Amino acid sequence: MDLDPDAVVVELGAVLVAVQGESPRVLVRLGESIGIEESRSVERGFDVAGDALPSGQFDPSQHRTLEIGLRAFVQEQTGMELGYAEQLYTFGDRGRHPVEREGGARILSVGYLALSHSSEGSAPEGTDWKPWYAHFPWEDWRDRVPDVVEEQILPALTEWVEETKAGDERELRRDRVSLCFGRDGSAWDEEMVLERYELLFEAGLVAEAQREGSKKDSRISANRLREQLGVPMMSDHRRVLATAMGRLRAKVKYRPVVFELMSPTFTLLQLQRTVEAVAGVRVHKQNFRRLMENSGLVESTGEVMKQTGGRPAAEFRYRPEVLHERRAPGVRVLTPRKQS
Amino acid sequence: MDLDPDAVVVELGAVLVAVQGESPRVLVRLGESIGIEESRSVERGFDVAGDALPSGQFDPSQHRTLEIGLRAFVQEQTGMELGYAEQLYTFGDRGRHPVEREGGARILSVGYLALSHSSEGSAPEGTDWKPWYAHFPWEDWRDRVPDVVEEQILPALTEWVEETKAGDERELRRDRVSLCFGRDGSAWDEEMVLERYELLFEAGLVAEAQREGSKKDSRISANRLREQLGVPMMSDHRRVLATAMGRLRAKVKYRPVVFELMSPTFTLLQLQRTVEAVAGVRVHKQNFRRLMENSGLVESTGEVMKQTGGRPAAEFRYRPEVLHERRAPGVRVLTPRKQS
DNA sequence: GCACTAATACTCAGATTGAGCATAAGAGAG
DNA sequence: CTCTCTTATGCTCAATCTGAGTATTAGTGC
Repeated sequence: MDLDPDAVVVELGAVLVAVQGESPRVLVRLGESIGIEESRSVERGFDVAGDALPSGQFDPSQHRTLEIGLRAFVQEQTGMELGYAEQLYTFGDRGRHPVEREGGARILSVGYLALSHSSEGSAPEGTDWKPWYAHFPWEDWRDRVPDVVEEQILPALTEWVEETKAGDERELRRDRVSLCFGRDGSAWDEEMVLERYELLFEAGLVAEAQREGSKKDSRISANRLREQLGVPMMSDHRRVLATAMGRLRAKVKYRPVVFELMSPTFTLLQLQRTVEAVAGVRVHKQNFRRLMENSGLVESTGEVMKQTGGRPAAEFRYRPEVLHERRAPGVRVLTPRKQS
Repeated sequence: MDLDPDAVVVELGAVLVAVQGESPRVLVRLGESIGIEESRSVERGFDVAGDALPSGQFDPSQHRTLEIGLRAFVQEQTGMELGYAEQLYTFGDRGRHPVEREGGARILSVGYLALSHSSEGSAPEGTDWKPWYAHFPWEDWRDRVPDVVEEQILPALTEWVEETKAGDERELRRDRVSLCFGRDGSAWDEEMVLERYELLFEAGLVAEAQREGSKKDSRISANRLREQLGVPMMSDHRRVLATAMGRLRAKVKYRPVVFELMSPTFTLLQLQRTVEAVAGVRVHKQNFRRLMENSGLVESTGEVMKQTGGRPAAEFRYRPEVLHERRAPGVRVLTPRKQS
C-alpha cells in the first residue's frame, strides 16, 4: 500500500443485495478471512473490524472504467458475476479507514449498489449473505416500531441533544433527530437511511465512531448500547451499505429495479414481500395489487402457483415495455394516510 | 502532473448553477484563460478544449473532505463562496481527458452540483455565466420541440441506428433513441439529460466524441452537425454538466432545492419561471399556483410586488418547516395528460 | 365437510389532477 | 378618466387516483 501521504488510493466497493423470502441480504466477506487488514487493526488496538464488502483497489492500468474494476473484484472475491450495478457515492473523508491513520495514502471509496436474483445456494468460502437489518436494526418498521428505537436510540439521542450548550446548535440537533426518526410531527421516512446512520455516528452511538480519534467514550453503558446498534463493518463499509439501502428504497419507487431481485416469474404477494423487505414498511395488500395491475409493470403469464398455502396465485412476469409507456415506472410504496 | 501510469489523480469539479430570469446559467472558466492545458491540447492536435468548470486536483494533505477541496477551488477560481452543494457522480473512464493520452495518470473526476441565488453582477475575470442551453440546445422544450431535434439529431441518430449490421444491436439502438427523445409512444422525459448526451456521444454527434481516438469522422456534414449540437467543453466537463442538469431536474420534484436559486422573496410566477427554466418544459399556471399554495412549501409575506407589468403579485417566501410536514417536499412539475 | 390460508373482486368516500373560464388590479396611452 | 394590455388570482368540473375496507373464492390439511 502506498505510503506517500499525498497519494490517493481509490477503493471500489460493492453492496450486492438479494432478497431471500422476507429478508434482504448483503454479500459480505467474513471478517476472519480478511487477514492482514484485520490483524493490523487489532494489533493497533482498534475495534475488531467486522465484515467487509467485496472491494479492492482501483488499478487504472487494469481497469478501463471504474465499473469494470468493481466487477472484477466481486468476481474474484465472491465468484459472483454482477448483473445490475449502479454507482452510489464517493466517500473521501479523512480518517474513516484505519490504514490512513498509519501514515498511508488517503483512501477514496467509491460505492456501488448491485442487485442479484439469487442469494439461494450457499455463498462461496469466506463470504456470507448477511441480513441487512442485522447491521441496521432500527430500519425495519415492518411489524412495529423497532424496540431499539424507542428504548435505546431516542433516549441516547435526546441526551446527545441536551448535552449541547449552545441553544441554536441544540435546536439543530433536535431538528435532525425528529426528522430522521419521525418525531414531533415528522413522519418516518424509510429513505433516510444514510442520514440516520450519520446521525448515530456523530452522536457516537455506532461502533465505527469509536474508531475515530475523537472523544472516546468507554463507559460500560455506552458500549452496551453500541452493541445493540447493529453489527459494525470494516472501515466505512456500513456507511456505504446505508447509502445503498437508501438509494434502493428510493429507486424502487420510480424505476423497475425490484425485478432485478425477483425470479423471472412470481406472484404479486412475493413481489409485495420483496418490496416490503427492501422498504422496511408494510403496504396495503389490495391496493398494492391494484397498483401493480394498473401500472403496466407486470403481466400475467397465465399460469398459477400453488405452493402458496392458500388459494393458488396467478403468476406474473416483468413487462419491460413499461419503460416506453410510463415516465417513472416503479413500485410506489403507498403510505397510510397522514394525520394532517 | 503525475506521470506514473498507475497513479490516480482526482479532479473535483463544480457545476455552479444560477437562474437569471428565464435562463439557467453555469459558471465556467473561459477557455482562453485556462492556459497550459488548453495550449497543450491545441499543440497535440486536439480540438480546442472549450470552457471548463471550476475544478482542481484533490489534495489529501490540504483537504479533509472532498467537498472542502471543491469549495476551495471554486473560491480560488471564481471568488464565489459556495452555498448548497451535492456530489453527483465520479467518472473514471479511460480516455476522456487529453492529458491521460499523453502518458499521464488516470484522472477520476468527481462532479458536484452547486446552486446559487445570485448570478447577477458580472462574473469575475476569466469566468462567465453561460446559459446551459447553449451547451444543450436540444434540452429546451419550453416553447416548442427544438428544431435541432427534428432537423438534425433524429435524422442523424436514425442513420446511426441503421448503420448497424446486427439486428438485435440495431433494435437496442432504436430503443434507446426512442426512449431518450420521446419517439414511438415514449414521452419526452426531461430528466434523461445524461442518457441523451451519452447517446449523442456514442453516435459521434458531439464534438467531444471526436477527441476520442476511435472512428474519426471528418466529413464536412458531420462536422457541421456537431457545430450545431451545442458548445463543447473541456475534457468531460459537458458530461458532468449533463449529470448536473438531470439531477437538478429530478431533485426539484422531491426536495425544496429551487429555493436555493430564488431570492429570499419572490412571486409565484418567478418561481414558476425558474422551475420551467430548469426543467425545460412549461407548466400550467393556475395548477402550478394551486399546487404551491397547498404544498406548504411557501407562505405569503403579506407584501405585494408591483414590477410585474400587470396586476401586482403577492410576495412569497420559502417555508422551511415543510421539511417536517411532508415526506418529499418539492415542486412537482405536472405533465400534460397522457394520450393513453 | 370443516377450518385455515391466501388470492381476488368490488365498493366508497375523499383527494388530487388536467383544463379551462372568469374576474381583478395595476400601468400606460389617448 | 376611460380603454387596453398584462399579469394575478378565483373558481369550476370531470376524470383519476388513493386509502381503507368488506366480501367471496379456491386451494391445503385434517
